Amino acid sequence: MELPGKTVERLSQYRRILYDSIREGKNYIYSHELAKMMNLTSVQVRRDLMLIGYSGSQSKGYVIKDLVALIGKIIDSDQGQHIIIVGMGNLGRAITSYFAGKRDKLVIVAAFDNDLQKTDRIVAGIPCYHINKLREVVEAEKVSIAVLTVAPEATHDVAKKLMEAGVKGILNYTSVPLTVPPDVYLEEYDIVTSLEKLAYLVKS
Amino acid sequence: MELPGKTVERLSQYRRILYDSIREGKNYIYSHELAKMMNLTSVQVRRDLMLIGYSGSQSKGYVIKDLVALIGKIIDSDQGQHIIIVGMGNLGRAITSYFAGKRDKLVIVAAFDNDLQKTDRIVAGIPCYHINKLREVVEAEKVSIAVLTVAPEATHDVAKKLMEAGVKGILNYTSVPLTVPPDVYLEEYDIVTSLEKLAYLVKS
DNA sequence: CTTATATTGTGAAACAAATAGCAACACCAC
DNA sequence: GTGGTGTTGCTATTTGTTTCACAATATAAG
Ligand SMILES: NC(=O)c1ccc[n+]([C@@H]2O[C@H](COP(=O)([O-])OP(=O)(O)OC[C@H]3O[C@@H](n4cnc5c(N)ncnc54)[C@H](O)[C@@H]3O)[C@@H](O)[C@H]2O)c1
Ligand SMILES: NC(=O)c1ccc[n+]([C@@H]2O[C@H](COP(=O)([O-])OP(=O)(O)OC[C@H]3O[C@@H](n4cnc5c(N)ncnc54)[C@H](O)[C@@H]3O)[C@@H](O)[C@H]2O)c1
Repeated sequence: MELPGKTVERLSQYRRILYDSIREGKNYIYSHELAKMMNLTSVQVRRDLMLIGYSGSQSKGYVIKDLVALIGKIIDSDQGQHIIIVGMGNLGRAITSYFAGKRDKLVIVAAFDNDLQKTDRIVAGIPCYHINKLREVVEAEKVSIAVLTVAPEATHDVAKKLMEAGVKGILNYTSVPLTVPPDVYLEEYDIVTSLEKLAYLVKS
Repeated sequence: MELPGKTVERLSQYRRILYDSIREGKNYIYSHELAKMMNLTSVQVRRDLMLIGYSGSQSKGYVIKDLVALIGKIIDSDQGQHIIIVGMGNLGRAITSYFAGKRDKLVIVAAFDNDLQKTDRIVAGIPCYHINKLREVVEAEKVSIAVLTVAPEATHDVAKKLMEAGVKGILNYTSVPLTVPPDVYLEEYDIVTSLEKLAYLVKS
């Protein structure tokens, strides 16, 4: 099954919101309720759920627990996936402390830097190694995903090392665009671009 | 002129890359060169430039300085725009220290928090006020854009205050989806969603 | 001058995503 | 049970974006 990228993103967010609903004691939810919480239309919610083959009851809506379980089946790997943070500066540390313990199936197992002040210590609760131990740790810990938060000038070099070490997904937060071969997945996000887009919109 | 959102985002990135090229002493650039640096196709670059009405020379390509100036005319306001950071936690501080002095036309003028440890001091180079001074400062400094990095449970409440104070663009980094009226522009980004999307892609 | 080559600019086709429209169904009030 | 209401599930349509294909043009080499 080949899901549209946007649908996968929304599934991740549905799940987070559904966890909150479970915590509030809800068992069922209607498409329009979920839509409202996510600021989209009920049609879109239903279409996403149709794509993953989930059916609700016409009177009670969707069974939250079942839906959460199905989304988990689609997004999570059975054994979970291991993540590393590469570049333990301000942003790397913020992400690490935020993410720690948030998800069962996605675990930050290590961080890397080339600044000796930061290496061979626990930083933000995670062991931080020197970048030249990258390959070793990636192989030992079976790391599949890396978050790239190094200084911009190191981006290409470090990305190359990541791919050589066998990382299959890169989340690039540096301001430098990356190119990856087809067997590696890349997501990029740049805060300056978002701000400039807002500036353009607000201006008009 | 109504530009596609994706085009606006790329224009912001073209400009950043073009600044680097100017620094390296280049005066002209071809669509395929720019495309390669941004990891997209030359057709797409040309299409974007066509949309903003910029023409290059068939032999030398595009005049970098002119192109940068035109992108500036489209994205920037003449007087510039003022930005605030709301929620001076790990992420808010990382963004502030990163952004400081990066752009002429987009200036972070203040930060806000409700933690008395952080307020009425300079944090990461920016004055940090108590959240109850929000309206006052927004009006005095003519703030048009806010970056929202407060704790998740405060999101709706603070967003409401921002809009009441007259902010027209919100960049929401909390994990809580927001709804805004049509005269306010909203961009949202969530790191957990990106990681889960990567997890989905890598898994398959 | 003529030809080969490299480039830009753009209409049209293809693709991706969001939205509309509606049939089918379950439930409730009476 | 019958009619009204609110819901899901699905197909068709619309909208937005990217890619294809190629005409037009400038330059350089022969
Ligand atoms: N902080 C933000 O809000 C923000 C926003 C957008 C983009 N970025 C980008 O994210 C990246 C990190 O930003 P930051 O604010 O954390 O910067 P930072 O300077 O605080 O952190 C960069 C870290 O990378 C490490 N590093 C440098 N070269 C390295 C190498 N070769 N190998 C391993 N580690 C190396 C440095 O030692 C440092 O710890 C930058 O590329 C920046 O452009 C940051
Ligand atoms: N750090 C990350 O990488 C990351 C990633 C994704 C999302 N987020 C989201 O970004 C937000 C901030 O993350 P963080 O890691 O910086 O958390 P943090 O706890 O370090 O910072 C939150 C800040 O908001 C302030 N705050 C709380 N309530 C407030 C209120 N009513 N008014 C003003 N200020 C208030 C707190 O005093 C604190 O300084 C959170 O919503 C989090 O979910 C963070």
